[in-house]
Amino acid sequence: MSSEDIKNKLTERGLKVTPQRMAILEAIYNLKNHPTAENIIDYIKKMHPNIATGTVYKVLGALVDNRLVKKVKTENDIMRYDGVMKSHHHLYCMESDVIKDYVDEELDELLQNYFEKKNLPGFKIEDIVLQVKGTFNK
Amino acid sequence: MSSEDIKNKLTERGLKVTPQRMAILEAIYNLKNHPTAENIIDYIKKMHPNIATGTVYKVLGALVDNRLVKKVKTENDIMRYDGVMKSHHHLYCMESDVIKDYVDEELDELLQNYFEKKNLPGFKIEDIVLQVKGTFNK
DNA sequence: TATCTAAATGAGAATTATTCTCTTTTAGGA
DNA sequence: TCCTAAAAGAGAATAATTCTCATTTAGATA
Ligand SMILES: [Mn+2]
Ligand SMILES: [Mn+2]
Ligand SMILES: [Zn+2]
Ligand SMILES: [Zn+2]
Repeated sequence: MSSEDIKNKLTERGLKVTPQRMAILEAIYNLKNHPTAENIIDYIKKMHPNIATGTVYKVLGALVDNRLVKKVKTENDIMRYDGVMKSHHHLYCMESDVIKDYVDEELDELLQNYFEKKNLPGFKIEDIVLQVKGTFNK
Repeated sequence: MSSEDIKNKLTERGLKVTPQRMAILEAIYNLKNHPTAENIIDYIKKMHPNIATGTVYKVLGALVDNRLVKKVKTENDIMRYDGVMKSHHHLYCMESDVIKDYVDEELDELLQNYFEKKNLPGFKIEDIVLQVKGTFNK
């Protein structure tokens, strides 16, 4: 993803283009694997040593609100972020803190068909994310 | 679930039976809907006003370690707990903080069959939990 | 291009969920 | 009943995140 692409993403959503926002989006795309705010801050500080922690959190909030980034649910109180916006699933490693993306359109279709028939009374489904818990074999 | 049942659960896992542990497990079973530590503390304080916050967190940790309780993943940094130990799924309401259990053995079988054929190379699956995001219609 | 201003950032304090430390109490086996 | 390792209580400490407010800046406008 080029600088120009990142800039366009911000503009499309009506967000002002600032060096901080550019750097944070770029960090998320480059770091991959669902970085924490701290991961992002460490990464950015190399090129952009004066960024304020509060700014990173505020920008992350704005990016989430504007659907440029997603929060990833975890089992502790450290939030993680995801730059992959198309609906996809996650493999959670129980032995490390690795969360790997899992894209499977065949599965998505299977699930969609399943829930079209069996519609849950009283609940309107927007999105389904599988948390696949296990271990990566070494 | 009777007091005696709760006591037995603790004993089976080799945990000492204390009033605090009894109260915390009972709170989780009675509150349902995936309470936070704070929900549990508020509930317990009615009958047990002197319980220490740190004790509640320590007990919750022990219950999780001993598989009497599960953590529930959420999108913010407040942990929630689940007394339903059999594998099941969750409906996340996007408009409130309600997380409802979703039990569906037909679906579980479907998923199990699916992943028996398509085994993910390099990953050993232990458990699959669907996060179904949507809204409860009013 | 220069000006203007609402919005964004920086710095650091505040908040808050959770963990830690240390003393006292207690469950449960001997 | 005694004994002791484990658990609980009190409160301080930690750490992720949020807040406040002074300063800067993006980008619309003239
Ligand atoms: Mn927090
Ligand atoms: Mn925290
Ligand atoms: Zn992802
Ligand atoms: Zn549940």
